Amino acid sequence: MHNNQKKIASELNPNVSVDCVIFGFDLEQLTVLVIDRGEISAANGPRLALPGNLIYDNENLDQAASRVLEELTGLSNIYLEQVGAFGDPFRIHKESDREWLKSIRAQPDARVITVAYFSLVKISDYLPHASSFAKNAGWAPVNEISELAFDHFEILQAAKDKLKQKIKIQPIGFNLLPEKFTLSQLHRLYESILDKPLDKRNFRRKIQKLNILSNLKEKQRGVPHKPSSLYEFNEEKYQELTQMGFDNFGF
Amino acid sequence: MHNNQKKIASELNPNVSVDCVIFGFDLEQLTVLVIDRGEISAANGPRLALPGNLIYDNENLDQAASRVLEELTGLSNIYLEQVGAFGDPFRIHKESDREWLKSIRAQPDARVITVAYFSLVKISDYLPHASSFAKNAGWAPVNEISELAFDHFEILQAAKDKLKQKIKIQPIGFNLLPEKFTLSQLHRLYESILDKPLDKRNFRRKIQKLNILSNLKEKQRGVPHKPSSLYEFNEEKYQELTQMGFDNFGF
DNA sequence: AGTCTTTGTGTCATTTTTACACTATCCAAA
DNA sequence: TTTGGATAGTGTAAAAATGACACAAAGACT
Repeated sequence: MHNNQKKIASELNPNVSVDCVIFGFDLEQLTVLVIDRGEISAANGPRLALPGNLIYDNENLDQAASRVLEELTGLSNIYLEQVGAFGDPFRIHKESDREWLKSIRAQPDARVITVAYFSLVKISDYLPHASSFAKNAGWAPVNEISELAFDHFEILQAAKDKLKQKIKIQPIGFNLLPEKFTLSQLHRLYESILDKPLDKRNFRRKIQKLNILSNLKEKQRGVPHKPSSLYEFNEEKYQELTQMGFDNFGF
Repeated sequence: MHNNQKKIASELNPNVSVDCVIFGFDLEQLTVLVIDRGEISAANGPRLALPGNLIYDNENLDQAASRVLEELTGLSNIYLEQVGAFGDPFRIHKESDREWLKSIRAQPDARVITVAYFSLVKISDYLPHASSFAKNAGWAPVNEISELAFDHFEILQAAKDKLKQKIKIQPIGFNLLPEKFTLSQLHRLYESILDKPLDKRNFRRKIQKLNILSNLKEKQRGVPHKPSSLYEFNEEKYQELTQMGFDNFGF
């Protein structure tokens, strides 16, 4: 082993941050967790931003993203994937953003490169509540967001694209659904991620063929229409599949 | 417009670097441009590394990658794509790497996050020559590389994966070939990127169906076998295709 | 003239994809 | 209790894509 791993002080690195695009699904549409910075001095600009923060010098990037996610939502062990690095020198150019940084950063004018992550959470696991840091955080439908602080809108776009691409290749969508879900819910999820309609019967056929769903002998209750049967995701089958070199859903 | 874009001094940012995985294709196999650091003091470790350097504070990440690429090869206007950010706090832990950094960096112990890019170069455009910085740079077959400085081997792996994935979706492989090429060369290129054999006839059928090749009325000369006809990549057709929402080669 | 090497080509069986419409089941309201 | 409203659930046929497979043609060299 190497014996030269110096203890590195746990200080914030003023030049590198992580930002998290935390996706949820409210069974209708894809949502994203944004924080509301409130009114920012005189300058007017977007109030909403993605959660993010500077990294510590003793944590790696994945850890930093997990930490930010957990600080905001209390959730750990969440699906996380890197989207990429964003480092335009002028990504912090809006007056409102600069004002805000002055109030939260020791070196508000430092050049910061940010590494974006996206994560998938079951929306029921995190219902933003009025206490804590999360008092000004909430789920917003992805499609209704038109501007965000800094370059966060661009980051959101990149995260959506990455998710769209990734879901064609791996069944990560299950991270967004409750343990028990219906095929219609899954269907709507895929439609909202891929942003296009998918034929119901063809979708069901394709999903079923993957053999990663268990049909629970249980039905929805209390819905004002024919109740749907509930399914759960079968992780075992999924592991089998991935190990055999599976890589295409082909939606 | 915003008038608050302060002039930022053109200084090296001690915390962020870019590393480039520059792919080439020698008509036999996929290669990558590596630099040879020579013998490094007493410590023994990998001599080879990917080209890379700290970024300047007035350039964005893409620009930094282009600059590094151009400084090494003299080439500009090259296909470049971000692979991702690598930021393990201990990515600089090998003794040999630390020694080397002492000789080239003002702050050799700084924690550095690196952003990796991959680029595709026509190998004939850059024949490493004995002069300049490139005197210790050269093309190495990707499959023969087993270790590299820092976390560069991991970066190379990630770049290969990204290329593999990307080439299934867009015909970027043409960036690696000469202007005029044969279908067999293209075939070998795909096989070496995807790292598996592809049936000759099926490959040709699939490529032809894309309609992005122009069959030049010209044949190979001087080869000791039946000469192949030469093709060129038809950018116009390709643009048409991408705009119509094309996204799957499906190899 | 013969040998070596690589090019270039077609078909058939199987699988995958696409497009498409009606009945079943539950709740709620009349 | 009947009816209307809403969503669940299901099959088929045509078209397209895939995968497997073998041999003649063209040139260089001896």
